[in-house]
Amino acid sequence: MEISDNIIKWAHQALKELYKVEDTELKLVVNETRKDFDGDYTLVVFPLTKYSKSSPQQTAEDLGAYIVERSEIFSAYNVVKGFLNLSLSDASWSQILAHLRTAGLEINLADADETVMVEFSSPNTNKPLHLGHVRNILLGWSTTKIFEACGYNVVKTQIANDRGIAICKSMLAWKLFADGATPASTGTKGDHFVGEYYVLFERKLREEYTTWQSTDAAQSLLEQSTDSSDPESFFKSYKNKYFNEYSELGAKAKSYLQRWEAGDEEVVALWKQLNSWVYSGFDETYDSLGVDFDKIYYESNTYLRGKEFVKTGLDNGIFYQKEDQSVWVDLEDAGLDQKIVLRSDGTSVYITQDLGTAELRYQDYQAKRMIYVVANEQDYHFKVLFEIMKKLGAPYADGLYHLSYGMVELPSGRMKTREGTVVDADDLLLEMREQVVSNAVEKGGLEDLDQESMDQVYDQITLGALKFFMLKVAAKKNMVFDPAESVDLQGHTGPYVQNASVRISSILRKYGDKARADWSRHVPIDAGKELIKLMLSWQDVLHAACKSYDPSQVANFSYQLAKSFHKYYHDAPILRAEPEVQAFRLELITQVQKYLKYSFDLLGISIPERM
RNA sequence: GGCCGCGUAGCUUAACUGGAUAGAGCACUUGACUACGAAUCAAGAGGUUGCAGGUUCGAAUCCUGCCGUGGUCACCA
Repeated sequence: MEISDNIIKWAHQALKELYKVEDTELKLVVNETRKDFDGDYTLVVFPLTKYSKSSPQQTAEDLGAYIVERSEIFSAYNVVKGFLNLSLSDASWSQILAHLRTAGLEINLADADETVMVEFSSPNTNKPLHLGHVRNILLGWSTTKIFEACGYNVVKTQIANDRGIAICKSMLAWKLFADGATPASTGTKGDHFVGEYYVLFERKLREEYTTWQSTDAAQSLLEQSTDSSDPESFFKSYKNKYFNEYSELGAKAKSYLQRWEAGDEEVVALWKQLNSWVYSGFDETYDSLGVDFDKIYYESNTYLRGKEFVKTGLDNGIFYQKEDQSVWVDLEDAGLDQKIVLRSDGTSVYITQDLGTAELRYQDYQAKRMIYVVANEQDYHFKVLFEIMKKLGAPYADGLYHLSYGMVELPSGRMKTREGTVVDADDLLLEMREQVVSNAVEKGGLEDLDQESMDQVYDQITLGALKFFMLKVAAKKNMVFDPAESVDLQGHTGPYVQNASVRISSILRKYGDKARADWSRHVPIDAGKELIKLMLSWQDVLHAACKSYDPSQVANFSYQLAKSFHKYYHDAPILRAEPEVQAFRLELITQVQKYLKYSFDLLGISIPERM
């Protein structure tokens, strides 16, 4: 029972009878009526005047009279300019409520047995997860829930970037300076432990570099440089080259990388040791965020893949080889550049690996759709990747989607490792939880719960606050994360929505199992009508969220519903109402809670019974 | 500099993808708790939707050009 579809159907019928319009494809727009006008739903008639050959007002009058006379659910209409406002009849409200009791929360947008793969998180294994990862993880998780709700089989995956120079830096620093320390011996979470050695490496390297800058060799390089007279900026831009050509630490780290690629036993064992520490740390963080994965791919297993792709691409003439043996693809006809896909020494580059991984995943799951949740700094990379896939004719090429999201910035600007402004995921959760506990203690009311139940409620509120804060903003926008504001539990927040449900639980608990009167003839107050209309729009919201890969639409829905409920709660006494009224209201808030819980579940947020 | 995003109240943001007088939250001012739970509600103030053109019945939304801002332009990942 979709009201807007219903209106469109009537409008088409009216157009046919009144104006002999046969075009059933004609696109009509129906909105919910704005609050300042009478009515529940509004049909925009401006585009129809070319058929009616009369003014917008007259056309709307004609359509309104036609529909109200014949339809049972609309009892009145009014016209403002070219807008036809239709009002639902008194009798239809309880019918719609009855309908909502059994209406499905899920929809089906998928082909039979259609699988979609969602990649998210995808961390480097040399340091802990931070705020940026949190946005990624929450977006990815909610996306999987939304696709499941739309009938897809979903495979949650990530690629662990577990090899490369970064982890080698941590390995080397640990080897040189740790003196055998472990996460267990120091009481440190594994990923933080390894991260500390990465930071230590960078610090030692900086010290080494500073010392080197005053050597004769460095000074003569500075004098020879033409593009920069200022020593500070010269050495800043020279750092990479220093690392690669002069640095002792750099040379050692690079030798680790080479030995790793050669399968050197000692280095591989060290690498495994550090990574295992990191994974156990990540697992804790994922666990406290309430997320998990079906399948993890490791870069160390896949980074050599993709070469067969390059070969077929060469055979098909899609790629070409330069004299130095490097392989390239020309994407200029698609508005992109020429891009290298294989180095002159025959080794893979980043994109080669992604080509191979996509193919591997397709072999594993036959998913014709793959969603990559990756920050927008890689927009260009994914354009190139998808374009290459198309050229290669991969059967899943059209189903590849980059769910690009904006950077998370702090009020002071972008997070910078150098300046120590990176917000650690675990620290953030702890701080927010402290705030939640202190608010709850001040507010009181949970004293009779045992410690375990109380802890669970605190966790639910903490995660509700964090997840809602991050998911309410449209993914592609950069967002400003204000730690102070994020722990605010009032206003446009997760706890505000949770509180609506908690209030409903409280009423239902107090009412108990007593029998309820017949409510089928009751007509709700305005705030109740608002709730019914909102719930009726749910399937459209879910549809749009899925089509646009956008959890923020679900977040906005739940907030709207909670806000309308809080008003209803204020306007409509329930336990003190007459039996018939009471029964209607109990049913209404039962349904509201169902929609609140379900929409929040799609955001990855659970709702407590008390808070 | 080329290419790709993004500019909405002091701050954080929404607007059903072209529809009515641009909605909310925070902060600010004011009112409502011997209560179905005040993590709430109600009211006030706050806007030339970066600027200038264009497209049409109608533009925050589409087009063009500026301005600001971020990202990206490696045989790094």
